[in-house]
Amino acid sequence: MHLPTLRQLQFLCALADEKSFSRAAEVCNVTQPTLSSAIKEVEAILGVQLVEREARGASLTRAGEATVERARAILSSAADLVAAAHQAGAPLTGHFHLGAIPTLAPFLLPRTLADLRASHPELRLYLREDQTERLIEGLRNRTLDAALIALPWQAGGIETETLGDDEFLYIGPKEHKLSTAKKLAPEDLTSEDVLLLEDGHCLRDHALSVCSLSPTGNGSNVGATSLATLVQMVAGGLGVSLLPRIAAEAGVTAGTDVAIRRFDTPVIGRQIGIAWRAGSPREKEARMIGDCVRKTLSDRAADGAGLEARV
Amino acid sequence: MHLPTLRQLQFLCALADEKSFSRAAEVCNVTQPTLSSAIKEVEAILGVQLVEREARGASLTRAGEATVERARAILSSAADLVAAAHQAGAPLTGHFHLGAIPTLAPFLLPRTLADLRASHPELRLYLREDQTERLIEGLRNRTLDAALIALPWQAGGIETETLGDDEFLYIGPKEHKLSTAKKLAPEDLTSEDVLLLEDGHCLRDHALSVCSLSPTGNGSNVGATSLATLVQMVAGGLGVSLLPRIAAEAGVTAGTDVAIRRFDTPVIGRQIGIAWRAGSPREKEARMIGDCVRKTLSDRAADGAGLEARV
DNA sequence: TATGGGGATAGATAAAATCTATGCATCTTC
DNA sequence: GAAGATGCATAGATTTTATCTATCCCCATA
Repeated sequence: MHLPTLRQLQFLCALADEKSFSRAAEVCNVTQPTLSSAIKEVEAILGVQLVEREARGASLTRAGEATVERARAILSSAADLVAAAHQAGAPLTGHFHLGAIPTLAPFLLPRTLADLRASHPELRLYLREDQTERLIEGLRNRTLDAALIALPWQAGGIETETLGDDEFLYIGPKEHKLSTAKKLAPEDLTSEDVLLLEDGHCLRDHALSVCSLSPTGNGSNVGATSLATLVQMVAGGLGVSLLPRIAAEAGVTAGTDVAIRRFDTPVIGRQIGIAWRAGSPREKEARMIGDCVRKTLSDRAADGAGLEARV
Repeated sequence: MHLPTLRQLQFLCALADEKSFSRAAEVCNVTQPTLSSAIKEVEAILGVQLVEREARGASLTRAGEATVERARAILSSAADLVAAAHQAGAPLTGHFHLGAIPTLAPFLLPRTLADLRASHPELRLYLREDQTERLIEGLRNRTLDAALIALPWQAGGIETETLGDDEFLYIGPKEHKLSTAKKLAPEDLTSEDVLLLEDGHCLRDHALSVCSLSPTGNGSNVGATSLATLVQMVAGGLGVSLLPRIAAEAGVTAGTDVAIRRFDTPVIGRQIGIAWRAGSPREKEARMIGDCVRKTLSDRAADGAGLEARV
């Protein structure tokens, strides 16, 4: 079977991006006729018209769209092959870019990073804190090698591994009736002013689903920008909220006068996991980091009494 | 980033297969120096040694193995890209190779094929009957485009879609005590001589699991080669067995004197599904065939009384 | 130590990829 | 509606790459 060249596929993808032969050629650092004839040859190999030549630029046919999609996957795999081989030549070297969501990073990373530095001093970690969508995007475009996020989260071409559970705790002003109620269940919050993070944080969605609130019609529509802010707002008497146990244990409420309590039946609000691009040459390192996080999480579980002691 | 050529990757894969530069070159229809320098260049691009040059031939390094694995995937995707584009240029043309397991094909295909011929007369279907492992192998090496098998069946690089359930029915000699027992449950078979298909048929495993028998230590160790044979053996008084409802409805017991009855609580012994290679350009057609099978199966379910009428 | 399989190297040659220059449409603008 | 601009295709020259032939080197083995 006659295959198109990777280079030709690159040209095709550039053309798909630029919708113009000349601009695509420029992007690829070749002249327009070169790219033009390359595309023509791909069309000949495939026996289908891929590009519609129009007065102003070019557009892809249906077959072209489908082909470009496959071509991108192939080029990505090829890039992975190269990266993986480089990696094999110099294992655990180079920068590793790790992302984490804002409701995890400040509470999980300090301990995990210390562990990692101790056990794998040769790993050069670069960190990025962002919301899940952007982290996934980062994995896709290779600006990130792995990301710590809340699971489940399905995304095409992304693989994940679960590292542990995170419980949701109630927090509220000390004088709030729920803070001292006999019993406490997530449903009790439904009729309260529940403070939430601003839109885009997955924790917001998890919190909403735990107390069966609709995304829109609840009282408080100003969102906190961070968990620290959220705690301040609760302390200021603006309402009650849910706090991930991992944040509580890291002392996010230190110095404020709020009540924290577990629900009568513990609420596993979210799972903590690590994600990487399927086929990433860094998968092994990602799993290794995952193991380290898992250890951090289970160490915490072991001395779980610590929480009750503090609150 | 500098990428190796698809051609170079082909050379590398050939070398992995042949474990010899000269033979690999022959396979690729180039001379040995050509292949030799190509491999050398790939190693230069990747910055790793991929091949160990030994006195007698060549062997891959660890990095080489990993690279070859990725290379094969890339070449496969590239072949798919070409095939998909060809397909797009001439949809529904060309031969479609469909596999099916022996415990499905004779009972499911007659009706399905008639439907298919009616609704898609342009589809040229080639059929192959074989056991699951071989069908999967066929999907992998592109000698098959899709296969009707029993699910669940997980295999890397294979995608499946469930099309319907298949109930297991009791069959036994008319005079057997279970044939006329008040109540009938799968566990009742555990102490009987249960006749099974020969090894390698997935139906054998499903049957074993339904009546909680171990793969080895049951009485009858001669296996039937087909369901028709199995029915003959039951009719001959050699023991009892389980029969997929789809086979019973197709009349596999016609002309023999055996008792068929449903279990008191219906036993969904297996699911029927269609499988194709992930990324196959024929996925659409596979799903289309799947829809046709699904229709066949649900039509059957609709006039389900037919079974009770016959037995 | 002679022999032969197996791979590397060098230089010649064939094939390809790419470039420059130019042509031919179509759309814009005045 | 003619001039100019934009955008892709074509032709031929040129450079680059791939491949081939011929030969050498290594080393296991007889």
